[in-house]
Order: sequence, then structure tokens, then C-alpha cells
Amino acid sequence: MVKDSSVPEVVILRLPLYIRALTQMSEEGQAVVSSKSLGDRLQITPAQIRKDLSYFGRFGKQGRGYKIASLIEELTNILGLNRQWNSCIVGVGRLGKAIINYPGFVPEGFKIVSAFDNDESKIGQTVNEIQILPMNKIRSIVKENDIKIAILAVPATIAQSVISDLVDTNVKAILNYAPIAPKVPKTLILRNIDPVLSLQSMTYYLD
Amino acid sequence: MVKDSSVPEVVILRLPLYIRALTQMSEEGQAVVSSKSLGDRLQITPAQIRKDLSYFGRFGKQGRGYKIASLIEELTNILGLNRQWNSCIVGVGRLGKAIINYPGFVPEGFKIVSAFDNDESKIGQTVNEIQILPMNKIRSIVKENDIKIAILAVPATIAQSVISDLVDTNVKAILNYAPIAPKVPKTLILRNIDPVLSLQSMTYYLD
DNA sequence: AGCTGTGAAACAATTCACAGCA
DNA sequence: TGCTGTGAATTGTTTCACAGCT
Repeated sequence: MVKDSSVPEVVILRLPLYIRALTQMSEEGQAVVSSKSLGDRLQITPAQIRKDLSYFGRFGKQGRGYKIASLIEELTNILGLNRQWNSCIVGVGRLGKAIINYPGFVPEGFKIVSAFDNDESKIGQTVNEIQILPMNKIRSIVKENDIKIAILAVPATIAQSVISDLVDTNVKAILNYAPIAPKVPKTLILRNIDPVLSLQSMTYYLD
Repeated sequence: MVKDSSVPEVVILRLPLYIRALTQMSEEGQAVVSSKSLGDRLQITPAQIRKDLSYFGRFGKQGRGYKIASLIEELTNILGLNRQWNSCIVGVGRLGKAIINYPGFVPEGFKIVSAFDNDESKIGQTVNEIQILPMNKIRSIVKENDIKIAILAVPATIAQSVISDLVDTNVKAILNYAPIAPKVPKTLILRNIDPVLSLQSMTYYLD
């Protein structure tokens, strides 16, 4: 299936959700699924699932549904999850360390191959077998190791300036944990992880 | 300002962003701001900012803009951020501990007053002055301490079952860090923090 | 002149509803 | 009969454009 920039981003954001649910179902021994039962599990309408999938191909069979194993494979290919993505972490404070030690990333194919920090006292230390390097090494290391994704875990105060540095490297995507709305060129992919915003919007609906 | 359920949720999600940018501008010594300059900082169109604010009132002055201090106050009131919200953390593994120690929550008015875990060996321990209690205490503690928000940091495998327990307490909102799409009654507010989904959708746009 | 607040227009996403295949 | 795939209808969101206040 061709990568088509006309696919709405909301659709792309749902695909990983589909893969996750399908994988579960597969582990539970199911071989086939309908858009209705997948939708039940994810609280998404069947029509939406069918329309989302239809952007990429015709993976189902009328009257039967989708073969789970092959749908997982299709979606995995579409998202480019059939290979390993090298990433680096920038900022190795408490948050950065927690991310490095979080076991959820590695099995998903996002290997953290390198870590950077500007704190003299941290440089040379090792966290989970990853050596902490100074920021001025980042350009060369990113290039040498084909690192496409940077995970940003520095304090908010310096986040924008670090992002500007990152833009000058070969990094193509940033997963940003700093509580700011960073300015990046729109060729760079950005996702923000910002629990404080989530909390602050929840309270509107309380009481 | 009246809490009107006809305000689109996307609008509510942007309000904390506005507060954050306005607070920064205020700290930088600015007293007044136009929708244009606020929009520049957040990469949001001025029209959208004006329309968002218009759901709640007329806070600006034509020809002049918005008084930053009073707009912050209005938005803070609208979101209910002018008071402290008690929360508890459920699951005190590596992730849960990292959250408890994350300094970003407390100043924002989300006090973690209590922590729960079912691991015998953890019960009674203290993390950042918070005592770890067994799960069977959660109903009473939530009630006694007027806890409205639960922060869920348990493994994916047990997350849905823990959520079912939470639904039986007085908790009104869940900030979920487990990588699942939980089923909750729609009266309960839910926000998911799911970095793996973010990573998996970014790769679509890489190479 | 400069900027807000807001209907109306444009655009985007979701859901409907049904033809058609297994 | 049971389900997909998909145009058409609906619903939701963003942007335009301008009257009107300061």
C-alpha cells in the first residue's frame, strides 16, 4: 500500500490502537474479527474502523470480517513498525532515567541507543547500559547510529533551546516530555507527552 | 461564567495551553496581549483563540487586546484550577514512583495524598512522604480525603481490573498511564498518557 | 488604527445506509 | 445471512471577514 499524504492524521493516530487490540485478540486465540467486535473492544464505531482501513486497502472479506494475523501485518507495514527505530534520549534527570528504564519501549522496536546530558557530573555514567554523553556529541552520534527519533526529557526552561539544537541534527522526530509547546519546522514530526495539560483539562468536568 | 456542556472538548483541551503561555508572558513583564501575539507563541490562529474564549465571555477590549492577569484568572476559574485537587496514585512500581517524585504536579494544585499497591512487600513503605497502602483501603481513603482524581500506573495486564475497582470508589477522573484503552462509564473523565502510541504513529511519517 | 467578538463560509471527521460479495 | 467498502449525509471544527468598540 502506498504512503499517501492525503490520509488524515487522526486516522494514523488510531492505527497503533488497532494493532494493539488485534494483537491481544490474536493472543486470546481469535483468528478473525469483524469491525463490530474490534470496535466494541476499542469503543470506536465499526464504520470508523472500516473507513480508516479503507484508506490503505481492502483487507476484509464481506460476510466474514478480517483475518487478524494478516491485518496486523498490513498495519505494521503501513506504520513502518516492521523494523527497529534507533532513538536517543536527551536529558538524563529523574524523568530521563525513568524513561530509559521503562521496559515498554524496547519490545516495540524503539531502541534507545544513546543518551545526552550537559551536566558534567553525569557524563560518562551509565544508565541501563547506555553511556551518558555530552550534548556537543549529539550531531555526530545521531549520524553514525542512524538515530531518527529523539526523546526529550529536559527541564521546560531549556527545552526550546535544546529543540533548536536537535533541529540541526539528522533527527526526524521528537517525542517531547517537556511541558512546553515547542516551535519546530513542520518537516519535523513532534508528539508531546504532557500529563499536566491532561490534568488541567479534566478538572473542568469535575463538580 | 456558567459551565456549559455545549463547549466542545477540543476547546477545553486548549485552555490550559493558554494559561501556560499567558503565565510565561506575565513573568516576562507583559501586561496585555492580543490574540495574534498569543497565537504566534502557541502556533494557533488568532481567530481560533478569540472563538475559544468567546465560549466563556468577552474578556478582551477592542483595539487593545486582553489584560493578561485577568485573563489568567478567568481561565483558571473556568477550569477549576483555583483550588487544590486531591489525587491518589495506584500502582507504585518504577513508573508510579517516578510520578510521585515528579515535581511538576504539586505546584499546579494536584496534590498526591495517597498511594496504593497490592505488593505486600511495598505496603507500609513511604515514597516522598506518602505511605503506600493496600488496595482494599482505597474506597475509604478516597472518601475520607475527598480524592477526585486517580493516577493509574499499574501494568497493562491488570489495568482494566483495577479500573473496575476504581469505578466503585468516589473517584471522578482517571489519568491512565497503562497502555490500554480502558472501558469506563462515560460519567468518568479519562485521559490516557501513552507514549508508545505516539511513537508508533510517528514512524508513519519517517522515510 | 487596531483589535475583539461573532455570524457565515469553508473545511474536516464521523456516521449513515446500502450495494454487493462470500 | 453477515459482513465489507464506500459514496452521501451529517456533524464538528476552523477560518474568514467584517461590524463595532476604544
